[in-house]
Amino acid sequence: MTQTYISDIAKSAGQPVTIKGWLYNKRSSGKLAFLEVRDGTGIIQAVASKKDVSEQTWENCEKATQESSIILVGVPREHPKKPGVFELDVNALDIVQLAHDYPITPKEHGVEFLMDHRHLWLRSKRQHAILRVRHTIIKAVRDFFDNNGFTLADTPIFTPAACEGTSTLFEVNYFDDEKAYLTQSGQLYNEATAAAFGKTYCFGPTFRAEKSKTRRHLTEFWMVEPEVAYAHLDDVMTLAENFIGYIVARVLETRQDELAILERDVSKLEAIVPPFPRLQYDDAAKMLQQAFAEGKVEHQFEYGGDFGAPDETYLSSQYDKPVMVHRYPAAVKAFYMEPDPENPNLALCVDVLAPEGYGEIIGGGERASSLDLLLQRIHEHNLPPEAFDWYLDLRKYGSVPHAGFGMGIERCVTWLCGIEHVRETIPFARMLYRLKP
RNA sequence: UCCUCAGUAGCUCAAUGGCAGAGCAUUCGGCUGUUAACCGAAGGGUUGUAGGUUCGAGUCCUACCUGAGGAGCCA
Repeated sequence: MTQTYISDIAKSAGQPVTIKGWLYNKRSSGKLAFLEVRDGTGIIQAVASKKDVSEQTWENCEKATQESSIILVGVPREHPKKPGVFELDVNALDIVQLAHDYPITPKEHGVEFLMDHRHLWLRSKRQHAILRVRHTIIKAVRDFFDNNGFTLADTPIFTPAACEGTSTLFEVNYFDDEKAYLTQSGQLYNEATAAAFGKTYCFGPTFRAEKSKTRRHLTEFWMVEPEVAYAHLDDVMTLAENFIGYIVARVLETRQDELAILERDVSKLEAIVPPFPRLQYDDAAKMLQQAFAEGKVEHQFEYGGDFGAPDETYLSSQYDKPVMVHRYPAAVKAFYMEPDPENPNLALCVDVLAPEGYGEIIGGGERASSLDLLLQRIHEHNLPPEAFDWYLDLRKYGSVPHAGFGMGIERCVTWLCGIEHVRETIPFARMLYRLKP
């Protein structure tokens, strides 16, 4: 008999089916066994009655342990007390492999233990819910750009030098005597593909070697970065709010069950509809200084600096939508930012801060299009000009205004799932002090 | 790198400086509608490591190791 998946079980009500999966949990009495079975698509409770099955099947029901792989034949039937919920009346149960001492029990566990057993933790309901939301977000990201005239042009993971000259990079040997670095952003390459295709995006793993130890940080994470030729800062802010609005709508549309498992307050997500508030850095700085004067925040913000995590938390707590903070002082941003024509000390950049204290999920802005300005900035930042010769070519051969941004997938998943830590939003997290499993 | 907290059974946690304990998991027995099932029994320990104080240290002190949270940095 062909395999039936638990997600499709309602279609087979009353007809015998074969379920191939694993034993999630078991409760039994002397003559009746309740087996929770999972197959990756869902969980169903199978009911075996000693008088209705063979001696062998009954023995298997008694013997099967948590996470043993099993194949059942049975008839789906609606739960006597729960309309719409299906159970499986067991006719036969075979054990494919008997699991011994499965480490993750139905009780509570600590973070270290669960992360050490991440390869098994992935089997649990909560992890399923989170990773399904991640899948939906990634699908929505690709659909959004694909449906809006963007061309996917992925950028290299091995790079010859620092993209921005700021972050700490992972260094690897690249054949004989050469060093390569794992990418921290596809940004500079995106500018080349945008000049070729007009609207492009890249989506892949990104690496940061900072010894950072917070709930928002991974050493390896996935980032999607669109780049648009002839776009200005306002265009890219509009793109960002439509992009986020699209992703949130898609998750609400298709992942209600998963959000319920995660006990997410869905009303908070239903509010995420464009347009989003736009806040100049100067006004944000005033808000922070006023909040300090009124005793609402402990830390005094000094004008001219970048926002710290507590600053971002306060700013985002003032809104029920993501807030787009723009025009930071050029001094605290990367060398390639276009200056504001109305005040050259400000950069035409934007950070999108997620609500509920989830922090920065998008960073981007308009790129400097003038060759002379870039040469000057590279000099000021003490970057090696020869590393940027190909990048500077983009300003020699048909330079145009252009803008883009990058969004960290895991931070977005963390926010939409309403969970505490990014480590659960990627199947196998890479963090400071964690390279295994 | 810095600050704070933690480390006791396979897991989650108790134990005033004075006998090393419980729940879950495992094994055995019981139970015909359970749902973190329940009831009874058994096995399971170099209290992170090294040193010190003390009649006596899981508990107090020092160093180190491991982890968590936060800062900085970032998406």
